[in-house]
Amino acid sequence: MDSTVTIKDVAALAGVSVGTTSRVLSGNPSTSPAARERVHAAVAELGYRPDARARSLRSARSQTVGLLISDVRNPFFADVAHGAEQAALRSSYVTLLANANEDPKQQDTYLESFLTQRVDGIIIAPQGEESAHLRALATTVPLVFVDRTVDGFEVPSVTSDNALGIDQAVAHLADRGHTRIGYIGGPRSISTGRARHDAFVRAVARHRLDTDPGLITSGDFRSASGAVAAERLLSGAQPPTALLAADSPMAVGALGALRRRGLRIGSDVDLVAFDDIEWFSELDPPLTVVSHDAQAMGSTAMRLLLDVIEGRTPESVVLPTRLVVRESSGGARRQA
Amino acid sequence: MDSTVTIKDVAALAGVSVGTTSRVLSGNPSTSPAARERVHAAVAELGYRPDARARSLRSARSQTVGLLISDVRNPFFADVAHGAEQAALRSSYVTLLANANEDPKQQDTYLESFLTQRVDGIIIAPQGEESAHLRALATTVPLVFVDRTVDGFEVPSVTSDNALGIDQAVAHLADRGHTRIGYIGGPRSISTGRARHDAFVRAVARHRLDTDPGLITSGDFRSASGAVAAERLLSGAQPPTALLAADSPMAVGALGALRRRGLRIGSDVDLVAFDDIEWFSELDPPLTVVSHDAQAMGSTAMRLLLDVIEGRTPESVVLPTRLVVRESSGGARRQA
DNA sequence: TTGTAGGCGTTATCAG
DNA sequence: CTGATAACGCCTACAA
Repeated sequence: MDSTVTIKDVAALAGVSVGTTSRVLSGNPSTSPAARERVHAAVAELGYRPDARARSLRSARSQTVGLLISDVRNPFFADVAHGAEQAALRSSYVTLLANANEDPKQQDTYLESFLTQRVDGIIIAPQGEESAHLRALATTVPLVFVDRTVDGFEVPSVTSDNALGIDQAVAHLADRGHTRIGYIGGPRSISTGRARHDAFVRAVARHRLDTDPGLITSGDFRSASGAVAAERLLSGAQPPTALLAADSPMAVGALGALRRRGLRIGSDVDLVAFDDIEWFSELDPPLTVVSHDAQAMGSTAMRLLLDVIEGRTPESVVLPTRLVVRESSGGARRQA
Repeated sequence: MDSTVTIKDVAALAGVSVGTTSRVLSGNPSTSPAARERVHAAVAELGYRPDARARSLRSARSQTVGLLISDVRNPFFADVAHGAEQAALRSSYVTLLANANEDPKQQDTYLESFLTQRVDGIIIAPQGEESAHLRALATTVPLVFVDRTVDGFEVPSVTSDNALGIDQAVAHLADRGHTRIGYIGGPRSISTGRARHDAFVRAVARHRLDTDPGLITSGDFRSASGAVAAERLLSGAQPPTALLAADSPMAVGALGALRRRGLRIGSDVDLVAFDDIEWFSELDPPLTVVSHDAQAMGSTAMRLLLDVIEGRTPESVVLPTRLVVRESSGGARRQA
């Protein structure tokens, strides 16, 4: 039940010194073909696996990066994680994926753990505002923000063009003749929550739509809160004719609320979601979305992080969004 | 940009030896209150964080477990991961989450990496059949299977009662008067694929339903394959009146195929999915599912793994399934 | 090209 | 209760 075959065993079996063995294994050119062959044979025979801990202890590089996302169960972040992980793998880094679960305390727990594991760098979709913890982190280890940012941090980030996305959605709904759009936003403590909210307010004004503050609600980026918010919007005296949800889980919640009220999506009420999720196109009706490429976001973040780790100072990246019109806001509207 | 404050610095500042410092830090009772206080003060002042690598190198325990799931983007596995992770945290273990992406090669890459990181144990939802790699693994490090198993391995596992679940679904559909049920199964190379398939065949026979082999298709547990399979089933000469999908992504694929054919779910064709996903109840119509508790599966697997790590020999666990009837198979059926 | 030896940060042993 | 000191497994000068 234990392997404990060390480099010494390999050296002994190969009949060379540990130094030579180490050199062969790390691809040091100063090795004879004969030595290489014998070492590799010994490695294979013993099933030797170098100890990453010892190696990184000695060489001060762990070839490990931490990825802290806010909610694994949100498909958007699952895609981000997937993209980041694949990119890391290509550069032979191992990704430690941790799930903050939209909880600042768990976020801190895992950051602590990353530090303790001496990861070479961290990608994080930060939870809250300015935290002393995060502040300290930024000066300790290479750091990159993904999807979200925190004000006042000089940290490279990969984000979506939130303003553009919201704009595309509002313009589209305005085109369809809506004047009362209900907005289901995220928390103001999260940068994407703020950016999307502010963009919505501006877009509504620009398109001269109804600025009734009762049309603006907010949730916590999770599905239950989307249902609650939609319910609130729809139960008003003068309900909106279209709903815009600031992320996909809340859109799903809204979906349920609409169905429970017997409202037909795409005719009674239009629905648009920020975030595209694979199965949104399989729904009935398929959902109109502001799409951004989650996997690209993840892989880009990883690229930036590796840049930082290697001493470069990469620029932040803002990824474009794209409006994908589907039937949830594409069919014939029913008369009010 | 580097912390590099070691236990020596702490010891120096506290005015005690590293030995004492180490004892204080690891909660060894043989320490004086005075020493404890000074050490803790020094730790706080220096912002010292023990080096997990060095610690585990010396103590032969990394307090780290590897969790290898087959597809992060499948919400079922995201839930499993979440459950496992939370359980680990409670026992102060760190979880390395890796994503095999339904690809045996990536599975091996990550297993290799786990071994190299000297994790204390591994939870895996295995991909393929008997692999030499896995075989070697089982004798090297504590191992637990989750969701899936591999034949011929004496490894504790946590699985669902697949036969029960399929039975519940088929019985329900038979009750509703269906005689031709189309089955969208998973690959035979995966244990759940086999178990659910075999259970389906048995259940169909037991309920004296149509055993037409053309009613049985299979995909790869991902959504695109579900759409293809549904399409094939529905385009036959005598299409089924109900569809049973062996996992949720494939059910989503089937959903899209049905919509594209203009078939109404729950009246034209009934649809039942194995796996419950939070938002399945928000769909229109809400989906009937064979539900099993993914989070419980994850946390149970972690419990078993920690048992193995601590030298116990836990029994495998089979979790029950539960049929949740919703409108996708709960409304009035349309006459054929 | 190869071997030897010191040290990365910790914990464990063994005297005091 | 505390302080030295020897490992843990590996890499990397330095010498040969």
